[in-house]
Amino acid sequence: MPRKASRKTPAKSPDIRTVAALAKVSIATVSRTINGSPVVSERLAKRVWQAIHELGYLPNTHARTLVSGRSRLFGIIVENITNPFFPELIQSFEEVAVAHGYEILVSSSNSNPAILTTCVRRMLERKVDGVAVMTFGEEEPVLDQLMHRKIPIVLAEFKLQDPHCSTILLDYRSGIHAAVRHLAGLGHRHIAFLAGPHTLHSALTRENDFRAAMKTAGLPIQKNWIVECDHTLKGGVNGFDQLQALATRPTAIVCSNDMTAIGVLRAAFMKGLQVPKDLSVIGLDDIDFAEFTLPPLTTIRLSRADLARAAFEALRQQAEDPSNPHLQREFLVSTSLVMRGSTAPPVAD
Amino acid sequence: MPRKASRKTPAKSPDIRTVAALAKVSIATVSRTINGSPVVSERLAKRVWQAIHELGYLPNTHARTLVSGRSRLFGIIVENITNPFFPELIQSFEEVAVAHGYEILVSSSNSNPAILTTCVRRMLERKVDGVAVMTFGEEEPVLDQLMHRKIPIVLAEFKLQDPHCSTILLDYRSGIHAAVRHLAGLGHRHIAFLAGPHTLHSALTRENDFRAAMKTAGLPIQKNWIVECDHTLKGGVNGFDQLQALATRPTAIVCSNDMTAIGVLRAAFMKGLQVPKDLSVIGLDDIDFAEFTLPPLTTIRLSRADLARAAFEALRQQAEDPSNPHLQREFLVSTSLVMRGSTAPPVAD
DNA sequence: GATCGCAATAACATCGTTTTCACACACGCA
DNA sequence: TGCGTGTGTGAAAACGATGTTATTGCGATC
Repeated sequence: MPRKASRKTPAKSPDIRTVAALAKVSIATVSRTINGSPVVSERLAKRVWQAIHELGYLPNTHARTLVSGRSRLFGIIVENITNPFFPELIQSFEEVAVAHGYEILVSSSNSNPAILTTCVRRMLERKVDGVAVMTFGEEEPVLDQLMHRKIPIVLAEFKLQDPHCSTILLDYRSGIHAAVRHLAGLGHRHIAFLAGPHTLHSALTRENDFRAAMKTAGLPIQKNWIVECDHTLKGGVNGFDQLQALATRPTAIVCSNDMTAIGVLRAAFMKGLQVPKDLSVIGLDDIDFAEFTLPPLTTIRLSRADLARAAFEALRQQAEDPSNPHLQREFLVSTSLVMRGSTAPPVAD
Repeated sequence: MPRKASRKTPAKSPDIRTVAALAKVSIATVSRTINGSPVVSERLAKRVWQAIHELGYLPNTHARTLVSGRSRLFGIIVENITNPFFPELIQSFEEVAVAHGYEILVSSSNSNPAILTTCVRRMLERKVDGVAVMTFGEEEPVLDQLMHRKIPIVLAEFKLQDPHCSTILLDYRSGIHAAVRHLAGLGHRHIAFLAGPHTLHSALTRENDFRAAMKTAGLPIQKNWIVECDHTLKGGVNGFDQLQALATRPTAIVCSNDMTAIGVLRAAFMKGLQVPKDLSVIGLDDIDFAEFTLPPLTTIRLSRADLARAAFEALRQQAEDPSNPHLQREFLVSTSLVMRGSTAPPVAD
């Protein structure tokens, strides 16, 4: 029975010394017990744990970090936290990180290099053990800061020749090819692509994969049917408007991400077009919202959980076992088409 | 091996000693310079800053925290990071925090007390200077942990009798009254309310304000037109379905948040109902998506930026100036109706 | 010209851990 | 009995900053 020592306000939270005193051992033994060192005898370990619980003792991570040199903190920088893809990614990343005893530091760069720079700086100050850079953009100059200090990095889609940098390759091919095949099967020949900003690696890759898929399907690519727009709701609206202004219009639009696709849905509605009767739309990401648009969005699924797991694993390996010769430097996450209600055969001309 | 030829230095990042040596001053002077102490002569300060830049020195926050007792870290716990309201809130909170030299630790409790407990524990370990608990729920038992350790807390909507706890009152009245008035003006008499889960303070407050508004407008409240559902897309679908199962149906639905409203939009569409012709819908929050639903959602705006600023300010005051006698313990954030396309006069009976 | 006062700087203890190293002790073996 | 040989523990030195206290330099005072 834990006897409650009725002390007056202890004012300070208990530290390792308090625990040691209560358990009648040295602080070294307490430390070893907490960290699961095998050399502590069971008899003492039991006493120590009891004291820890009795006091509600929590180790001070700052002191710990200071001496061990490891913070058990991973940074994650996302492109834009306002795009639901990223909160979902963060959530998964946090889950797996916490399960392994890590904490995460989240920052959103808003595709702004200046902000990205301050994010990196702050993470450096907090001595993160690694950073997941999920911005999909041209961040090399900033990354130098990290590489120079030999902080493990994991990037998406972009390989960096650095011993502390891993990459997660996103295989859009499967998903995008399936999407184009699906549209072609429905009878579409006039397919447009709403590309993301060319400053993003992901946008470029997606666009290239779209071109390849069209070629494979034997479909012509019309130059001004590939339009560049922001990966946002508004971007989708603008992209759609550009397409509508054309003399000949596509019967289907594949979008570089779900946000633009939802923007297209909205813009088409405003123009009196009915999706999918008058226009087929396909997104990419499969954010939670995609299932709830009007009509439900057919989209190419990119698993946040898979991406998050890969990113964490890449960081963990580098942080905990940097000298391992067969450390995995490349990870692969694939995509697939999920069919909902935003695609249908084109209206007969 | 691309290792740089720096065998002499063990590749350690520069510390305060390095700076002191380069600037030929004591480490105390470096520390004072960094912290803007006025007692350092300009001559030395200049030398110190130059050395700092030359070395790319960044102070170690852990060492700093250890001795100063302040981490300059604020925790923010949100109900559900998957609801776009919260990322937007986090973004604003991060902005203002960073501007004041604070870092933030984000966690999502997913309305799960067990998860909330571990969030709090992790924040305690990281020695946060304060926690913004934006879960709107029944978290008192968990909060005890924080109060007991005298960590500043800021809550939304719920007052706690504790010297280290501030509250942000959300004034839904103005917005909800405007919404009901708006519907009444359109001719609606049969108005339903999709309430959030009764475990959330916010849901309760919103529901009560709705009842009051209906009374003020002289409209009857029918008991089974107030239905409780999750604050999620799916929750909205379920809520709508329940309402549809009723013998007499409302002509308008006010929702406890935008996610449920968007769910209603989706469910109505699936049932062949046209919004706003057949049914008017009003949401609450005004998340970015609300402008892009079909039709665009009329909703009650609750400013994330205002809420974030208030939360930060509450925490900052308590953390930096706890003995100030006129420390502000209560903050107010108001709401307002923003009209879009999801409301219209009811069809004539 | 020695003493005082004050400003600027340095020395040093401190924060709460981990980790290294030394020691005490029991054990088997010559 | 004396001597390694492991075990399990504890004492003490880091870790990198911040205060607090001591020291220095220097002009003003009597």
